[in-house]
Amino acid sequence: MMPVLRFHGNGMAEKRAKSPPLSAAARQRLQMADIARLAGVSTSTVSRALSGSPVVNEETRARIAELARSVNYTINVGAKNLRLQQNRTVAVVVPYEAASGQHVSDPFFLRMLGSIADALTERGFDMLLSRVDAERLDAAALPYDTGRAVGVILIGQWHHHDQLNELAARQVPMVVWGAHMPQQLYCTVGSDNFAGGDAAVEHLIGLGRRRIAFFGDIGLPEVAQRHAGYRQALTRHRLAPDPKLVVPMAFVAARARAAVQDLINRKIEFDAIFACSDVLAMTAISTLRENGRQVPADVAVVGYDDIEMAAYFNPPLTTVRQAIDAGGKTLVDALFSVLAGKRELPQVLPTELIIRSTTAPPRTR
Amino acid sequence: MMPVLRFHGNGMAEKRAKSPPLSAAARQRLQMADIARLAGVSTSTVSRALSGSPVVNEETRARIAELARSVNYTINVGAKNLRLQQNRTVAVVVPYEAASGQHVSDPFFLRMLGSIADALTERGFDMLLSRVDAERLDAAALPYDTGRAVGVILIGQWHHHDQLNELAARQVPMVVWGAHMPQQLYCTVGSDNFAGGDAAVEHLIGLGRRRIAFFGDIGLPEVAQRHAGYRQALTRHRLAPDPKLVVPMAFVAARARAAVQDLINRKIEFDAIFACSDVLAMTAISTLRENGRQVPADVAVVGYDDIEMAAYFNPPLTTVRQAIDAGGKTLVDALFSVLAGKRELPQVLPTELIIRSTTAPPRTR
DNA sequence: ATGAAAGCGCTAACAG
DNA sequence: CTGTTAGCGCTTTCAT
Repeated sequence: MMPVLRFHGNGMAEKRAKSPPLSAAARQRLQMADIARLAGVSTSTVSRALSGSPVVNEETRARIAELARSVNYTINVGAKNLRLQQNRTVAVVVPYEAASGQHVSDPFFLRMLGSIADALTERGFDMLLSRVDAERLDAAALPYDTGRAVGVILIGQWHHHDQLNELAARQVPMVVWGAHMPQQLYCTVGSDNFAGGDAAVEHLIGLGRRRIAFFGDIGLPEVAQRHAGYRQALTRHRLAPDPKLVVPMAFVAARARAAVQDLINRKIEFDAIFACSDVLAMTAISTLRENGRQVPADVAVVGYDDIEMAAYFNPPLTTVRQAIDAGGKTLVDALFSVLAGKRELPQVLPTELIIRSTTAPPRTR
Repeated sequence: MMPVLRFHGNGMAEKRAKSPPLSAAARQRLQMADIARLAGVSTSTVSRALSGSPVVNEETRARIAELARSVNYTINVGAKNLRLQQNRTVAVVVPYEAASGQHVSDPFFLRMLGSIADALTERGFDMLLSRVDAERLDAAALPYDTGRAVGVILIGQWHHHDQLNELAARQVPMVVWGAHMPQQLYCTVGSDNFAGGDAAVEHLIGLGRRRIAFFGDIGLPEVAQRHAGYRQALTRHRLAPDPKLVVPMAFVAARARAAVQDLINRKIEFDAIFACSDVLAMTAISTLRENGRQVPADVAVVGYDDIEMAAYFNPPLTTVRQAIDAGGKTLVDALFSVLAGKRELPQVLPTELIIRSTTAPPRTR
């Protein structure tokens, strides 16, 4: 393949040879002019041939295509984008909570990422992945501001609804996975958290549970809505919510463990837990068991997300399933809608209570 | 912000107004010429000011910087890259097994992704994430071939060591997370799978276990090495490996469940399981329990990865910890080394057996 | 059917 | 210290 470089006329070879920074390798990549020279045509023809223009001779088109393939030449997307003033990249931004220390590794995120990646691929778009400090969500606009991406998909509102509104006011094309908030300027796609929380707790109450703990960070809009659902279900059954049973916590397993321990140590009675993620739920169950409490006999547990493990856990976990796959697709559709200039409305995806064994029929003491 | 557009001279405004495709919004993004006009200087000065060139007047520099900030102007990275012939993007490619249907959602991948993202961010590089069919790993080179990325980090060799060698022969700057294979032309970074498998099984044997099942897809180089470690430990203790105890399976929870059921149904005796991922191990434990088998009393279990849940599972899971965080950083370091033209050697990261409760002291029947 | 030339947004000589 | 100019790799009029 090296000999190819010898074909360069007008000093191109030398030009390439000189620049040292970072990549002797990167410099060697061949470009359209090389293909043109090898094929004995102009770059215009190569360009047309490679883009399948009907105007070029079929025979030359085939010859050029074959040549390009044989040397693994592919059009430089950056240059093409610049010339065409287009861009086929979407930024997906995953916030991380620097404070809670832990890096997200909840399976939920990966599934969401995968689902977005698929939807983007289907449309021929690339995905630029970045992480931002959950306290500085405004940084999510950077890939857009720098022209790296045509728009942004942000996974979660976290604690900064306000910052997101600012971005929207700035007209950053953006769609956010999360909860629909009043007076929100940006487009959200999310599950029906309120219904999810309500259904979970309704189910627990139906089982005869009365002291239902809530595990989750109420500062997050999504969790707040699940909590609202929790309260509504309690109220509907004339059960007084007990603040001691509402335990704020990030999506970190260690917190669920600590919470269960704490509840038990403080001798706060509870006969059920509604946890805002399956990882929290599973951790809670393990901790209960260590403390000699049976699930579901002593404590019934409902999780959230329906991750892969949920069905295979012992006992199989009752949980609120989020339509993650639909979520990714919906997020992407919504972003393109926004890009097309439409005023996209927030979308709420249905949520489904998957009843398995951690919530069993009424106890028969 | 609209008035800004009125400043455009020589027909720029019209030019922008015309192009309809995809993004009326995208077209509006302002550029260096706009800033120059607003500041009453040339684009060169803006360019210099924004890149912090010491040659420009401090007062103008500050003024321009402030102006740019106030209108959220950021240099167009695409154009900059083209001009500079540089590129600050690395492609991270995650293969998916179209055959086994399931999309990866193993927490392991997300942690690895996060760790790579951090290492890349630290170096000021962006991350382009893509998925490829695990049967067509050669497609992983696309982001490089199209000039989108300077290099590629591939997560896993899967079944196509050969395709990767081809890419390496083509000089695609690439680093692969996986096992070091004989005659490998590309650089790998991976855990010491052999030692990991050996340690896990040595531990089980030390506990008095003799019939140790192996759960994992031996077709994958990494798993094959863990299996080799498994065999070595058995051999060292003069235990004959029983092929019936080696159960091939993808990293999918359902498979672990089926395997345990099958072993029990076929009345194949076993007193331990070494599973190639924590998700498989946890699923196996849950299934054992459903079948009335105690862990670790009847069956001891060792997992792999040490994901977050492992410590919080009940019983807490004994597992082989992979240095995932170090892994991401090492992958990135290795890629830059390759980009710098060095012949980077494969790196093997240490592995650590984390003993928890699923492997308890010898049974006292 | 093909080529020459201009220009996408930016930076870096080179002048002044 | 600042502006003018050329050109990164590509596409697309406009000629031929």
